[in-house]
This record gives sequence, C-alpha cells and structure tokens, in this order.
Amino acid sequence: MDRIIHNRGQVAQENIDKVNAIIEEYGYKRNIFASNLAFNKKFKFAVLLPQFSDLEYWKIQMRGIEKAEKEFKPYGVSISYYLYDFDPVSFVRMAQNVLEADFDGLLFAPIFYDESVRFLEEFQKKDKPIVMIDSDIVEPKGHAYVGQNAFKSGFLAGRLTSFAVKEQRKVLIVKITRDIEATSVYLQRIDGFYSFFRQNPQLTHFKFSEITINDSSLNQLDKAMFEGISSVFVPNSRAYIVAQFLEENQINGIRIIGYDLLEKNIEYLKKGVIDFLINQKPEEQGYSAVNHLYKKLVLQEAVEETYYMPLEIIVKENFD
Amino acid sequence: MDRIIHNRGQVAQENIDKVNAIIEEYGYKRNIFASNLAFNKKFKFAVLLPQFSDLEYWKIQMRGIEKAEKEFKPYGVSISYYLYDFDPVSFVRMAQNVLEADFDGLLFAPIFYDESVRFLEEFQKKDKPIVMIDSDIVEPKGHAYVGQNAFKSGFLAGRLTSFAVKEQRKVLIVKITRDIEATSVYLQRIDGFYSFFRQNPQLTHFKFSEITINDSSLNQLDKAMFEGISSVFVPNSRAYIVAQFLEENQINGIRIIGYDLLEKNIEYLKKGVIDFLINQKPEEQGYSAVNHLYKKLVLQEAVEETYYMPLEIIVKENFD
DNA sequence: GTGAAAGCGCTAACAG
DNA sequence: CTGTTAGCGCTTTCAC
Repeated sequence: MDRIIHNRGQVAQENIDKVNAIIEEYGYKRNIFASNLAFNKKFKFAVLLPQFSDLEYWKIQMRGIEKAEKEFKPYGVSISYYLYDFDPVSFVRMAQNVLEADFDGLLFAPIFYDESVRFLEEFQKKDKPIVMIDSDIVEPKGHAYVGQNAFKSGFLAGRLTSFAVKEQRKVLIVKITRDIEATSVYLQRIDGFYSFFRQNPQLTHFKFSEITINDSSLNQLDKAMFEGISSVFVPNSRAYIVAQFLEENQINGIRIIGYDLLEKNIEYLKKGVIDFLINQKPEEQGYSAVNHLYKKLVLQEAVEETYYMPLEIIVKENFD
Repeated sequence: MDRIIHNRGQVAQENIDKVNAIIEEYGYKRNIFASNLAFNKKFKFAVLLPQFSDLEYWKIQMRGIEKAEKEFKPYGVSISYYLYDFDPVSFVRMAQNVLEADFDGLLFAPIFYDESVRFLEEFQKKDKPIVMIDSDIVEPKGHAYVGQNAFKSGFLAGRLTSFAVKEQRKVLIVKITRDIEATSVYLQRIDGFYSFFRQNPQLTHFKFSEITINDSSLNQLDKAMFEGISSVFVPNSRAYIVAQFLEENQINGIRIIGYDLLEKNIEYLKKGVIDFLINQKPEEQGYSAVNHLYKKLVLQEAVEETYYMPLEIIVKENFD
C-alpha cells in the first residue's frame, strides 16, 4: 500500500494503474493523523530577521510568526530565531550561522539586497524550501514570497488622495529615509502613486512636489514646506512624523496618507490628523510565511509560491 | 495518564496536584495525531441556509463553508446541507429535518426571526454547539456568532461619504427592499450612518433624504430623485441597481457607497460608477463559522463566542 | 522486488 | 477506583 503511494517500485505503468484503481476508484484518502503519528518527524525552521526591539513593524511580523509557531508546535514544528542588528555586517554573520545549522525550511527578509542574494544562493544549495517576506528578490528564483505589492499600494494611495473633488489640490510627497541604506519599497510606492494620476488624466487639479528628510531628527521639517499644501503622502511607515509636526504647529486641514498600523500612526489616525493608512498586514505576513512552510513540509500540500497581501484601507472608523 | 487529563477520579486535590506536576512541570503536550487517531470519531455538522441559486451573497458564504469542509474532511468532519427556499415555510420544514437528525454541531443564519428563535430554542436542548452567521439573535444566548457589526459598518459608510471636503453635499439614502420580509441589517446600518454625522457635527454641509423602492422592478427609480444629489448610500448589497440607473441615464458625478462584492457591484466599481463597497467578507464568514465548530469539537480548543468580521473598504484600486 | 511486523502516542474498554 | 491492553492507520524496517 505505502509503496503504491510512494512508488518504491519503478514499474511506472503498474503504478499508474494502481494509483488510478485505488486512489480514484475507491476514493482512498490518506489518514493524516496516522500518517503524522507514524512519520513522527520534527520540522525545524530558521527565521532570519532584523532585531525588532525598536522596529515596531518587525515586532508585528514576529507576532504573526510566533502565533504560527504556537499553532503548529503540536504538529512537530519548531522555529529557531536568528535576529540581527540592523546593519549588513550583523546580517551576514547571522546568515552564516543559519547556513551552518541544519534546517528543513527558511524564512527571511532580504533587507540588505546584495548580502541577501549571496545568502539566498548559498542556502538554495541545500534544496530546502525558502519563503521571503516583506520584499522580494527576483533573481535567483526558486523561493516563495509573502508580502506586499508595493507599486499597487502606491497606486491605491493615489486614489485615496484623489477623493477631494473639484478643488485645486497641492500634494506633497515626504520621503523620510533612514541612515542605513537598505532594500526599500518606498520608491515603488511613489511610482505607483504617480502612475495613478497618469492613468486618470481627468484629475487635472493636482500638483505635486517632493521633499526628503532624514529620520533621525524632526527639526528638518518647517512650516514653509506645508504652505498651500492640501495633501501629504508619506510612502513609508513614518507618517506620524509629519502628523506630529502639523499638530504641534497647529496646521489643520491637510490630509495625510501613510502606511502601516504603527502605534504612533494609529494615535494620529484616531485623533483625525492622519486620514488614511494602508495596511500591509505584517502580522498576517509572518503567519502566512510560516504557514506556507508548514503546508509544504508537514502537510505536503501544493502551495502558491507568491502571496500578495491584500491592501487594506484603514480609516479611524474601521480600525480595531 | 488519560484519567489524569480526563480526571476519571473524583479526588480533586490529587488531580490538581497531578495536573500541576505533569502538565506544567514536565511540559506535557497531548499529541494531537495520536489522540485523534485513537479517538477515531467522526463529526457531523448541519448547515441550514437559504438556497443560494440566485442569491449571490449566500453563494459566497457557501464557498467559504465548502472550503472549510474540504480542509477539515481529513480530520473527520462532514457536513450535511439543508438549503431552504427563501420563505419561512420552507425554512421551518428544513429546520425540522435538522432537529430530527443527529448532529455534533450546527451552523445557521437566522433569516426569519421568529421561526429562527423557535428553532434555536429547540436545538439548544441537544446541548451541541451552534454558530450563527450573517446576523445574530440576542436572546436566547448560548451560541456563537460570526458576522458583521452592522451599526459600525454604517458608521464607516458615513466617513466614506464625508470625504468630499467643504462643498455642500446632498446625500440620498436608497432603501431597496425585498418582497419577503426577513431579518434585515440595513436599518442598523442607516442608524450607524446618521450616527457618524451626529458625532461629527463639524460636518455641517451635509443634507439627507431617503427613498424606498422594491427590488422587483427597476422603473421605480426616476431622474428627479437624483436632482442635486451628490452622494448615494445604499445600505444593502443592491447598489448596482442605482449604479445601473445612473449609468443608463448618463447622470455623472454622483458618488455611490454600497455593500458587498457581488459581481454586478464589482462591475460598476471597476467602471468607476460605484466608489466604495464595504465588504463583510462572506466567504471568510462561512469559513470561520465551520472553523469555529472544528476548533471547538475536534481540537477541543477554547474559542471566542463572537467574531465580528473586519470592515473592509474596497475601491477600484484594491479589489482583486 | 514484496510481505510481515513493530511501533508512533493516545483512547476506550475491560479486568481486577 | 486503578492497571492493563488492544488497536486506530500509517511509516519504516527487516526478513524473505
């Protein structure tokens, strides 16, 4: 019986016959409880992510991963965490540790592009499933991806910006960057944003400008920047920085569109200073990524290799 | 061992000792595979819903239920469907059939209120878990609920209506009712809708009016109704009826806010005639309801008794 | 290449 | 009230 399913024999014709006969005609279904009980195998996954102590976004991702870990623990899944400091050197060191250990599956985020590609190529030699979250590496292929579609989310942000009908609107795009250079999706978001207005040429009453400031200090913002501005688009999770500035300086009536349900963003969403947040569901991303490995390895199910998170529009009234 | 967990003995103190000693100190976890293999029990769920042949909303619910059925089949779950025609007599007949059979769990939607209460009281005597979907019955208690929060969704619709800044806005609420009277949530939605504007008194530039028409024929709409109107709120899934009328009569520039991702609604969403659809995730509702029974009965996990679906804002750009 | 048997961890039934 | 045992359906191993 087992050798029919796992076809230990090589007689292809006979196998096909038996598979047809038994599985299809008799409607045989493998009993998953018995199978896993007998199989009695443990699955070890590696999770390679940035240390999340002061990175709320990654903390939320981690929450989803831990939820999945807890859920799948009784099914023989265990997870080892490799958390690196937010710099390439630390990443490479941790990645090396992962390569030296022996895992059945890998989950990681390619924050530092070049280093990540090298690591990916190395790990692929092991021929174990890999899931990437948050952002994707196109080449080399051969891994699954769970995450956002950055371009589409920017396109959506364009629509959200467009809701103010008829009036003349000046839109300011505020790019708030970090000291350490990393794979960043905000440029794709801005691409998508402009693309929306290009595809909707009837929206003639919008004018755009951009500024770039550094995350590390707030006083790079000044009132003059917001002169005549009616909407602000912040293409990463730091919309709260703009919100805080506008609130402190009592500048009202400017619509803010941003990303991610960070605590500070939510605070200003609830206050009505931030109008829209596009949620990429980081918790679900983390969960789905582990779930992908679980389904593939433990349940041996067929799984999609790319899973784009749905784009969730969050306003004050549907946040919970 | 099994009698420690299932405490066959009555010596409470000793039990507590052993539970503490073994479960907590030794970190014992019941092997779910072995447990279910040995238990070898089949679970039969009854699903009592309206025949969905021409009710797209219920068809989508059903899709979620069938997805769950498929997923949980290897774990011993089977589902019997009792689908009634959309009238109370048919409901009562089907409900009787459910009562006469022997099920481990029940999933149903209380479409016809009085009949549903009577059925609920009757079924509760069996002391088996019950999940209600779509709408809830407050009394009697003793069942789980998976579904929408109708008031909150109307409140959110208010926010979506409010996005047009500064201009004078006339809002028309179009109530499209059915011939057969059934439990309906649209009144709660309208409540929530008005409530939003009451709680945001700074939005002074909105005026409201209401009309009621019957689903059965379209020609109850006429152009005069939309004179001077800038937004239309349809508090059920039939926004496409208004959209179709406006399109056919080439009335442009009216914002439409509606509910549910029915095919026709999506068609007009994509065309840009409908602006917002609030999605109650019917597929996920159906899935979650079965999942609730599964977790409770098969996995014997603790489960939440009330699960409000998140309110999803769908525009053209984030529909997939 | 194929058949037989042990045993995965648990539950339920039965004997003491 | 407690100890023992068969067996759930499958995988793996070992003998043929």
